[in-house]
Amino acid sequence: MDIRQETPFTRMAKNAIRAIPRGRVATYGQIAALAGRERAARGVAWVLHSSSDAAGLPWHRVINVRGAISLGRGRGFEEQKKRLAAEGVVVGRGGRVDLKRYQWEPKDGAASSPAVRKFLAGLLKEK
DNA sequence: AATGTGACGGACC
DNA sequence: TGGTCCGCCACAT
Repeated sequence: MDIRQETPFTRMAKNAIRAIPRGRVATYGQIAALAGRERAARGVAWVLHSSSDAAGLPWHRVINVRGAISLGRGRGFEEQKKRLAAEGVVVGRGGRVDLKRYQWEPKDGAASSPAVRKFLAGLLKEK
């Protein structure tokens, strides 16, 4: 299935995903924030599962805020785990990843808007 | 036009 | 710790 319309949100979301460095991960909410819609995590999930060109994105670097792989077993879970492991990301039982250790923290211009910094600061607190 | 559906997230019991 | 509810986005019915 393809995204019919390339809206600013879907475009920015994809750009944000492409910006995630190897060996690091980002959460759906984080990508949403980078795309200008802090609370549109669902929209990000939608962008991924409905894009045929997701194959051209480092989609495996996107996980949920609990640090876990959201895909179910037999529905991509194994593939995502494999891809992350191949980049050196330790994925434990249940597809758990240590966000403290692997979460991407953009420090450059575009990604450092006040809203984004605030969002990331909140994530660093605990969990 | 209205409702339903996700690879979500956070607030509130 | 764990459910439920609701907002978010774009698309499907």
